Amino acid sequence: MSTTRTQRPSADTTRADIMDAALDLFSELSFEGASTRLIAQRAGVPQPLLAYHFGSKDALWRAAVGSLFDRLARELTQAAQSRHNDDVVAATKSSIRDFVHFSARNPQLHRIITQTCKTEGEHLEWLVDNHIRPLFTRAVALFRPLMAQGIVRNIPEAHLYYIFTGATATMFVLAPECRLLTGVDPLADDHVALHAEFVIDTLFIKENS
Amino acid sequence: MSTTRTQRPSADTTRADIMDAALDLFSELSFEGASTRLIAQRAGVPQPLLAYHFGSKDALWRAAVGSLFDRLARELTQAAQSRHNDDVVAATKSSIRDFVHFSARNPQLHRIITQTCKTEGEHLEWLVDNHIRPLFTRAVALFRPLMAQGIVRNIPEAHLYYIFTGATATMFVLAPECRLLTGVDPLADDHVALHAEFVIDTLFIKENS
DNA sequence: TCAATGTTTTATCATTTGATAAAACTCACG
DNA sequence: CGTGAGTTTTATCAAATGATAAAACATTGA
Repeated sequence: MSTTRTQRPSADTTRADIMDAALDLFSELSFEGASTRLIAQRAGVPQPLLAYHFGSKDALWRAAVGSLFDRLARELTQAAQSRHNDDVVAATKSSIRDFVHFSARNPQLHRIITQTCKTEGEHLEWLVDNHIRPLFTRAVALFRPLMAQGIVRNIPEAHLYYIFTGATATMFVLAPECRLLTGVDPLADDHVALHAEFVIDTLFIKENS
Repeated sequence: MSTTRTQRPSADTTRADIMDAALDLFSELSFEGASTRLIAQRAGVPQPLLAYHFGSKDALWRAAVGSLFDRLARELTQAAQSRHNDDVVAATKSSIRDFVHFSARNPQLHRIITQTCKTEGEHLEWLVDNHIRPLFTRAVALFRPLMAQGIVRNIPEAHLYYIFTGATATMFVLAPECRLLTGVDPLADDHVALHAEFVIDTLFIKENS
């Protein structure tokens, strides 16, 4: 409607479709395994359109991954703000639940983290500098006060971060394995909610009983 | 020495070198990302030798991955047998330490699990049927008696398995990220030992204090 | 309506991929 | 010796990959 963006009737819709397809395929097949032709096919566009919109496969990866991390940061912040008057313990538990739920509904996130961060290289450095370090800082800030009060287990930052994220995400990352192995679909709503409580149980020191 | 295997002066050494190189590269770059030429180069052999010894890239993957899981099963069993007269709680904690240490010294294991088991396909089915299900059964058998006694947190099998393995392995799988993010090298002996105790703390219900 | 801009499509390139064929080599055994 | 099975090396193939050039197609604004 406004004069500044009268053009582009469907161009950024196309961009979004391509990024969605790219996220799915990058996260499942890894960067090298997801060919630009396959991504294009899933997005329903011809292959050279990816280069037109993003310049290169590498730039597409950064755009798609960046948008996912941005969405995570945005949703966590919004949810936390919407209950800033709860007490600290309840607010922390709610934030953990938010993270668990986002991890379940977007298993691409931790799949891409794992695939990228297990190998040194430019992708790793870009991801850590631009997206993972803020997440780490946020997680540490979330737990530190409760650790000081003896409510959460007192564990060094690095260990706590990986125990927390590993305990949270692994079941969702390996959802196909979990179905085959246990018959349980970990992405079903009830299992996600249960999993969040188990993660909380695991990190918080039990008071009663 | 014996007449049956007088031949093969270095053939199975070559096979072992190739499998070692393949494990490193498959685990870091994923199946598609690790080219047969790169694997051959790291093993110090020409590329067609892989096909000669293993038939195909797929068969090489199965051989290499299978040997790693076999080694895991063997080492866990041996270590457990060597202390079968400990009490149950101490023996369980020792088995957890064994698993944590193996995961740290062989990060390829969980890197390959993650890379394989996040996507449906023949590799997933082969891995679950041949190697992961026995591991799962073993883990469940390890924890079940202590859960019944109220010593370990009472959590459904599937959730417990992924909280345990995720909490254990993630820091080692993402070792390059961890170094960049925290400055800590999680594969250093002291951090591995610490991590094992934190995982145990996390799963066992605290008694004293 | 027409030109111009932004977008989509078609055709094609050089490189890399996993695999195969065939030649060269090694070495235990007769 | 020297022959023959087992192993390594060299040369090469068809298919797939990421990228580019250029043509075709809209849609907007004059």
